[in-house]
Amino acid sequence: MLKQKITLKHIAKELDVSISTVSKALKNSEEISRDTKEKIQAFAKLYNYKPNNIAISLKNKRTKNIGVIIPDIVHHFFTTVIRGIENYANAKGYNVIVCLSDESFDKEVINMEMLANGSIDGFIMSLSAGTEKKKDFNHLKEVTEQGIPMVLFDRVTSEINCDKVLIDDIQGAYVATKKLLDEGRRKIALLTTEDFFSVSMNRNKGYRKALKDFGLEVNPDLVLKLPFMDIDEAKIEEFLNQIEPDAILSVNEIFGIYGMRVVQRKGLNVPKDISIIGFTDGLLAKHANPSITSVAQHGELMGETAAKMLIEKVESENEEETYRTEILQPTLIERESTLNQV
Amino acid sequence: MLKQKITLKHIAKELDVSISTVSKALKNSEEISRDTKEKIQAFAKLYNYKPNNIAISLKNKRTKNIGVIIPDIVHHFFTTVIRGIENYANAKGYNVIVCLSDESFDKEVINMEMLANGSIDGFIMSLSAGTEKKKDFNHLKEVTEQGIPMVLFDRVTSEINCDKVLIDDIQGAYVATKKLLDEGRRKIALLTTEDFFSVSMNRNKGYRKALKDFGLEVNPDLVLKLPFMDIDEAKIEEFLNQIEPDAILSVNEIFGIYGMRVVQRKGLNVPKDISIIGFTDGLLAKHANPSITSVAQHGELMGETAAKMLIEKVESENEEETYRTEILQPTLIERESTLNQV
DNA sequence: TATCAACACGAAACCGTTTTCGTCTTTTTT
DNA sequence: AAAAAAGACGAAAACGGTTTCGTGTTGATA
Repeated sequence: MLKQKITLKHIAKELDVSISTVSKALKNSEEISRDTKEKIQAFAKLYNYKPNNIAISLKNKRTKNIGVIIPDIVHHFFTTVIRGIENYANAKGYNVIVCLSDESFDKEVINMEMLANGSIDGFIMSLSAGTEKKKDFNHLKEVTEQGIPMVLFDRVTSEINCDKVLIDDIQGAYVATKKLLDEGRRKIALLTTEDFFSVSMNRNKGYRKALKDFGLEVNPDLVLKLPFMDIDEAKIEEFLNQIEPDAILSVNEIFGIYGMRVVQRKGLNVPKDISIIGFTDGLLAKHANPSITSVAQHGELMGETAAKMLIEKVESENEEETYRTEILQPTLIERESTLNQV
Repeated sequence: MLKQKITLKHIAKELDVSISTVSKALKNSEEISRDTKEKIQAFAKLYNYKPNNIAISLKNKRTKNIGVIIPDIVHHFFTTVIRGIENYANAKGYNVIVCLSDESFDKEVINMEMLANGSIDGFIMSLSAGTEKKKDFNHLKEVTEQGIPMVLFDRVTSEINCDKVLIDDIQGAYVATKKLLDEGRRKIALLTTEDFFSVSMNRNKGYRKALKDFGLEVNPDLVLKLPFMDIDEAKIEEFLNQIEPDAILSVNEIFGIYGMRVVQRKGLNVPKDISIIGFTDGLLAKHANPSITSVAQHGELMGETAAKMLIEKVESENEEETYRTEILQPTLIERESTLNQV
């Protein structure tokens, strides 16, 4: 019953030729006579011969695998990035090995070490919260020093020299804030995470820049910094009750959802009484009621871009150390949670 | 700059011993003298030696990789399953290679063939829509006949002999329908997919069974079959306008969301005028307004269970062909879209 | 007919490990 | 002191391929 995988050796023995002849015949080498080639190819086809990937990897020192390490997979954004990576990588004949760091520094290190010992040709990753907090990038440094190509996306660090893909978070927040200001909103609350996230910092910058450009003071009381896990709805409610904003900008999708729920419970109408804009154009924003205007991060494009950059590096012979940083432009998707200006 | 990965050969040459000695010393073999072992181990540590996974895989015919093929990754359910698989697999020292079939038969076949040639020790998968529609399972058959362990989850087929994990879909739909009946609802619409999904069929069965047990006729006009992609909201609206149900049961999350939006637009109050229950307890159901009562499928547990079954098979020496089917019990998560009976 | 390509194929090294089976020393036993 | 038994290490095969470099046959050339 158990049809064992067939190898070159089996074919060679069966047809009474050498292993090298079989190998060459299957690659249609000119060295081998027409007759022999046909015989071998027919036999191989009959028994559905497929070369063993592992053996080829060992020989070529190329695995055709790319390692992806992300903080979490239940976030819609990361999920779309993976899809983009998969798209591009599969088309180029690569497999994608996904590992989750669970936002933990330790898991990130363990996973990297696991993959770095020959399992993959290169990394695509986004830093875990733990890593961003600890600011320890030695595991990344080691890997890049070994000559393993790496592309960082979204949550990146300037301490590592490698290719990067990010969206222009400052610009995204700027455009979103400007949209709210243009609507006539003046008291714009910002729901953000703790400071160590590079991404949140930039969105905060964009928010402040827009206010300044508009000639408004930046009021720190309008900014609420929340831990990124275990969201405390009561805290949001207290904050919003106290400052009574006429608009909310959230640095992610979920804070925006919570914010909307709170103000709706207070009897406010979105967007008549208060406008809401979130980051990350995910399913929640799209299907909320009202649907939430969002800054789209184009995760799929990000994934494709990252995969493209990585595979180019992997397949390029030259060892020149030039690194690119690709900055994607975010898009404001206008929905029902903001006033329509048309 | 480029610190080349160090191998046994390097160590052997540097310390003027044989490769075998180095290998044994690093495994703390009794064969090697204390002095030599210490010297070698110190050297290996200093240069951060890590054995090459590929070489070990080739030697052992074990990759410590498990291949996961799922139809889509942006579905929250699959995402939670992956998380469960990752959890368990990583703890056991396995990597997870994720491939997406994109609901396509062809991509499923290609991905399986790619992985089946030595890259992985076993498969965990859920059938693509294309495969369920086509009812062609030869690629699965080939893989299992080669002795590669496989676990099917959620979207399974009885045509393949292997381990399976699923939830009791009949029971899930039964409980949900019963809940609606107990509320006094009598005109329960069912939003479902086309027939070829094993999962939807079972949910349909549970729905009918509950009605019958309650002494009600099953009215086929109350059932709307929708294509699973490119949801046509107008069709849902027309359907609901026509039959004017007092409850909606949806076989997934998204149809429920659309259903709710349609009835809310008509001015109906959920749950006062109409109750809604969906399948798959995802973020959309949780954060909808009102939040939607759902049949939880426990994706993470499903993933863990599948990984556990697979790894047990992979690591068991005996070749006995006994296959288990693990049936998980769904849970009804009551939320705001149904009447509270307390 | 001796020489030389061209042809068709095989031997062997190699990728980085693991592991079995020698083999050479040294120590213990009788 | 000779024989046996440890002790410590190396050679080599194996995993499944690829590839370089022979080498033995042909057939053509001089």
